[in-house]
Amino acid sequence: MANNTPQAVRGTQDIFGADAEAFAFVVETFERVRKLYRFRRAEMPVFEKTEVFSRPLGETTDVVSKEMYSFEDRGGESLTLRPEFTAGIARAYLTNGWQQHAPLKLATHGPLFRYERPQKGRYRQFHQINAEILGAGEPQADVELLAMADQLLKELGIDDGVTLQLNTLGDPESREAWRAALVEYFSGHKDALSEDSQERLVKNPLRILDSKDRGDMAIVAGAPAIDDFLTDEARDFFAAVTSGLDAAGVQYERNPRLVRGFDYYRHTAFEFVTDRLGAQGTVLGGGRYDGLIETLGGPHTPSVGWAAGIERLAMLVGEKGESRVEIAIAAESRDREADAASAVAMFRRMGISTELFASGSPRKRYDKARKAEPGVLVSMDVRDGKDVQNWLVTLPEIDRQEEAFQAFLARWDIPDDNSL
RNA sequence: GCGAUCGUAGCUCAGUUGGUUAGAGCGCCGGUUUGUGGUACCGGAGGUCGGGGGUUCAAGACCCCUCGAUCGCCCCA
Repeated sequence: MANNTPQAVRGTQDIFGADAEAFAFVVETFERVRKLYRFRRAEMPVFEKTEVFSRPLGETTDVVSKEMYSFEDRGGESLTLRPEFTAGIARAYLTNGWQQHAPLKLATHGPLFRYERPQKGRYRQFHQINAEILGAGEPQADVELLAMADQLLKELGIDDGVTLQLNTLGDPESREAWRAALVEYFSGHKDALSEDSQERLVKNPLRILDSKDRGDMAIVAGAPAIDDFLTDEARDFFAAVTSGLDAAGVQYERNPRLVRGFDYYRHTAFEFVTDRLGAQGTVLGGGRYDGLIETLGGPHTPSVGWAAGIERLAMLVGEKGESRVEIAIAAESRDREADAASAVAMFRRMGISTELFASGSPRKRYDKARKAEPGVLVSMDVRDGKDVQNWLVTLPEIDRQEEAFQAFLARWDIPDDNSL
């Protein structure tokens, strides 16, 4: 049957029914909250010149060479399907002169692409909601962004079991000093480290801190903490962020081992995590990326942002049923199909959601309509050569029930003993 | 890129230590009850058992390869 049908590409998904409703609920809630915080909408292209994404990443070979969906267009130019929002936003900020709007609060959402092996909560085409504040160097920006994320999760009803983990990576001096201390420390324990972490020691030493290897975790417990390497300025910045969160009533947990892999990150780093999503515990993550825009040839532009996977949020949101049909109309006789269609059109024009049941065996249409669990079930039939209709209200009653009933009565008779 | 588990009708699954024309429930389609009715009855469509090769008198069941799915590792912007 399906042996001649092309299959969907690995890691892509078709979302439908309850899952699609949960997905839409996440997006709608995000849109509402983003307006509350006065973030402006922006839409960026789904693909960019490859360097938009590769330049900020520097020489992180794995990510650039293995994780990006890159291809050449007909002109021989290397293009890449966006693996994240931030770089594209930064590019748009520069090429459109959005500096004039700084500090600029932007929100967007849509599909992203990463060439990964799919697993729970990870897809090759996935979707994120995203919020950024560009051109804002004050800790207050971090606080506002986090407060927004916090409120979003609450309004999604998933704050229970999700905790905000917060850390600072300091300014470049702090970060470099910490990094050097970590390399020294881990080098001293090199033989005890897992194979993976021995590689990380060379490629990305900070990442040893979130190793999943039990042996590594024991060593990590004794590793130097960032706090001992913060400059006064970096310490003050972080203190301003935490006191701002306290003032805003945002709960958080300090995680001194939370890190970011790329050099453009500065100061605040955060993740909202849960243990309910298998290996993918991060529900929403972000941080301050003061160094990013310079890598794209722009002026120093301190900025903060976060992103969250819509699929992951949707999994936590739980079942979201499709909305109830307000009116279902069953044409129980073929001779009443035109009437039923006309009634359906009338209700829909009134702004009432209506479904028509006029296909298949006429005898079974009533049962089908009944199974749709409508607020009002209208039957249209022919008995003893006469047109007959019935109006059945189920509980809870729909809004504007009486109005709909009167509109129907104006065109079709309903005997007293059959009405309501 | 690596590993584990899995792959039978649209969906959820059953198919004994390999043995004759591959099943059920739900759904779908048609019909019956001349019916105010969601739950009853009858019938029907739909599967080359993911694909290819092999072992065997015989394979949905065993072996190999391949494709796909799920979960995990690596990576995580």
